[in-house]
Amino acid sequence: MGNEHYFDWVYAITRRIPPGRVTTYGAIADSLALGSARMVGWALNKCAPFDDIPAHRVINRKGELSGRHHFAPPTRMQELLEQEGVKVVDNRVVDFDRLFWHPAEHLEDL
DNA sequence: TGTTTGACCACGG
DNA sequence: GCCGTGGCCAAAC
Repeated sequence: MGNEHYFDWVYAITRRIPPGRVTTYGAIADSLALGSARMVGWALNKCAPFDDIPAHRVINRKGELSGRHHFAPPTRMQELLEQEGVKVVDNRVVDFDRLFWHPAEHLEDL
């Protein structure tokens, strides 16, 4: 994968998130030590058409599914997570702290 | 070319 | 613990 685009790094990390785990926009931005959380969200928005990127595993720091409106239908994000065993109540991931996946610890795998 | 706007976050009051 | 604010940087207009 060409590293010309910042987006590619975001996609690469996002694809590494194991099923049943979640991470945040800010964590990805920090692990890349480049760009910002806003850009990560924006990059994922651009990747929406590519279904090989598990964007539903990326949520905001409060554990909320802030990006659900960019899925079709908006309930799709929650459905995908629950399919993987992640409980979602009121648009928020249950046990978010426990399910949190640290991108920085897996950068070497890229 | 300047302004506004994001699937955000840390910080200060 | 809830606001406002500033920073981040690329796109759209």
